[in-house]
Amino acid sequence: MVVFFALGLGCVLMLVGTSLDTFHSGSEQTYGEVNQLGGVFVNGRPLPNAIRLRIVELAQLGIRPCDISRQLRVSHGCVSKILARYNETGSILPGAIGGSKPRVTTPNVVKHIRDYKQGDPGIFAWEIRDRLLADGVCDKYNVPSVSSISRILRNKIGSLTQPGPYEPSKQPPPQPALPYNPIYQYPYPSPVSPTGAKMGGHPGVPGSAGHVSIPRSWPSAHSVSNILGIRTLMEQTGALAGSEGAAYSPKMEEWAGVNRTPFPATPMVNGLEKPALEADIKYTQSASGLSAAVGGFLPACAYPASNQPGVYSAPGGGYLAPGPPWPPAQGPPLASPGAGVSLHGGELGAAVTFKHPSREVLPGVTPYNSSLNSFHVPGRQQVQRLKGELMTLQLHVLVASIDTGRDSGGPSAVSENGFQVSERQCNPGGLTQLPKSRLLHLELGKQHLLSRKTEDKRQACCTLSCVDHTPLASAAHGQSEEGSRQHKDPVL
DNA sequence: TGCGTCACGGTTGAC
DNA sequence: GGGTCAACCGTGACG
Repeated sequence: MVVFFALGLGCVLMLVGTSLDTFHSGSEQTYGEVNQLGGVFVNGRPLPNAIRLRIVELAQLGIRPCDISRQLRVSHGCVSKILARYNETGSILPGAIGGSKPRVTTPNVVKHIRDYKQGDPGIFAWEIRDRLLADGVCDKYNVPSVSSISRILRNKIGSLTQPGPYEPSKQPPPQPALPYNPIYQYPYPSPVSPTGAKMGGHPGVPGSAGHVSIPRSWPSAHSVSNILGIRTLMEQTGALAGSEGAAYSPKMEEWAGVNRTPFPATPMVNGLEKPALEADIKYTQSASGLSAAVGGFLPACAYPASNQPGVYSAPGGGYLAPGPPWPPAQGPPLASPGAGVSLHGGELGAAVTFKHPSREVLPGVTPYNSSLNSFHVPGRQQVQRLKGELMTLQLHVLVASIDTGRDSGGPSAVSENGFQVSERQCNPGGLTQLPKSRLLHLELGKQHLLSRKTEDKRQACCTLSCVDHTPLASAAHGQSEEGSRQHKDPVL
């Protein structure tokens, strides 16, 4: 047992080292900057999810952070940070970058301030602040500062005789308790925000213990999985890995700019030149040359190579290493048996099947225009359609999950939210019919669709075009009709 | 030697 | 469209 574990660790380190050698070798080294350990990074940009996941996986295997740092050539500070974040939030994903804090001076708050001022013209700003807290209009996280209140009094309520923009008759609907879908809430296990004071309540949302939402009102990458309701499954299958396409999708074009050296014209796939594989438009990597465990590290395949993020745009092989599969001795949450290890050869082939985006797309997805090297940005109707497709596909996952759960002992495989699946469904003979790449693409596509950015919508076209309906539909009983109907949907 | 912390320079996205 | 601001990032140095 100990020997096996040691061998496993050795394989892991060898595998990681080999893959990282590949990652850091060749023209890839010209991208970004090189740290003291020889690792390549892009200043200001998060590490690719594959590396982040690898860090967590290695840590869970008992490898010391310092060794992880050396192996992955990532600074130990970064390793420490990622592990700390993972331990605290359970997420390997980076935080939301950019943006502004939510406004605390919501119309509702301004209305109350005006009411206070009208009721007592001599009231001080700090008194207003206290009353906002006392009346439950705000909590300690989103109460405006005294200076903000003063500014409101000066600018917006300076002339109480004049109907202001927040006239009650014109008062917009009160701020809902959750102005966004509550499923966007951060999946923090405790009411204490991981960022401490930085985490504020949402404007207009009275604080409540045990329920701290991300202060930003846009979907977070951390929480999108919860939107899907298959976060557990995604994590179990390691589907979050290899989601660089999602993590960096918003600015793929800019990454392409960073990518001084575009994708090799003839990328090597397991030592074989790619053209031979591309001849069939879609190519499948053989299980023999891939570590099944890292199958999920493959990038969102359908994205044009020219748009792959620069330094992290190494072909799938960049994260892959030849040799035996990487079977963790025990299945940690992120390296559960479903994390690719259980994939059989054929399934792995399905899991890493790349499809030419212009040939196979979801209904409603405008194919990638290779000649223009661009996607048509979907309109609103297309986006809605895509969302519908996702829900259908998600249902397929659920049905298959329930079915597998019965086979393996009962419907308890489905958690209380009705979507999460238990670990056993990722075991061999369980949900292996559902290639994790498909789950990954569902996840990524969902993330893109939920994004407010047009570029992400476009990325959704790319990502979803990787999803192959038929095997998924056939994996779930009684889904053939739905699946066939989807196939009949005309491409817009 | 290992690890937590923090300043730094950089990127990002809402306003 | 560009500037500002505040979030984030990973690195590297320090203790």
